[in-house]
Amino acid sequence: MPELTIGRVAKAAGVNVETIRYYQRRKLLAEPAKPFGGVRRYSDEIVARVRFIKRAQQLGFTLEEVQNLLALEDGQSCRKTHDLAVKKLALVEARVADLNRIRRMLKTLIAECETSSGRIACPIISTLAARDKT
Amino acid sequence: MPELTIGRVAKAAGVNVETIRYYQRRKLLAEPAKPFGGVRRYSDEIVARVRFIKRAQQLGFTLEEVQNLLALEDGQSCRKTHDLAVKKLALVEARVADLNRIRRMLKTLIAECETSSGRIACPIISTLAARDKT
DNA sequence: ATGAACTCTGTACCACGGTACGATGTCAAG
DNA sequence: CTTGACATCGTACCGTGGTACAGAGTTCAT
Repeated sequence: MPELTIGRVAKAAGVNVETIRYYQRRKLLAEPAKPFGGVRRYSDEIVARVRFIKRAQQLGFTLEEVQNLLALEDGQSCRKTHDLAVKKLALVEARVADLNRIRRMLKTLIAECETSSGRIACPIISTLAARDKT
Repeated sequence: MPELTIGRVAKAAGVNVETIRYYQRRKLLAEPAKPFGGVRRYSDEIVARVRFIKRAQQLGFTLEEVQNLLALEDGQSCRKTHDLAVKKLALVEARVADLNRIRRMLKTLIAECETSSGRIACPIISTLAARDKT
């Protein structure tokens, strides 16, 4: 049971010390009791927990959602976890659809810009200045 | 030349009064001179300008980028406008790729969750707890 | 036993795009 | 000429996920 300091935990998990402390404030991590006039020591389980948080974030979960996931970490509530994942998937798909709409729009504008060689005012600007379409 | 108050400008453009004032602070909109001890009056060009800003934001431009676009509004610098749009398109496409990776990951986890009926610990949780893959 | 490196605690600050609010002034309709 | 709605100005605050820093204490290696 290697008793780590906060700095070693941070290094092992690949995050900043301040991030650990931030997670403690957010109640994502417990803060070990402080020995009278000493420094707190951490077990290496906390490192795994920080990595868990980071992986969940990469999947698009907010810290608040990660907090919910962590509350389910016993694995007993597979159903709830599943439902959270399904909700998150829907949000991700909506965002992708949004971005694809933006993407098509930008492509159209860029193409217009490239075909209308210098004859008229910039098509991108005039579109932004007057468009009613989507 | 209808001389509008800030409230009417905001209503016409579909934004909050505070938003107009915020744009003024950000130098996206000019602040008309204030008559000695009176209220400022706005021409309806400012309404079009606010709408321009909102449309550009919908295309994913930040306010700082919109500021650049507005500086090119004469249409003379079509080339620069075009280049901004191309850069933004690249960012949008990168973000779409990211989200699609996240999307596939979530779908996989959800599918695993649905096939492994109750035999073991929740696959989503255990994946988050131990995964090394992407 | 001393000095560097680390920890603790609280607080302030960053981007981003606004929103909220209080005190005071002005305007327009009745 | 009063009343109520709106304008002005300055400043503070929101969420999100942290980072930065000061001043004090502690720990470890030499």
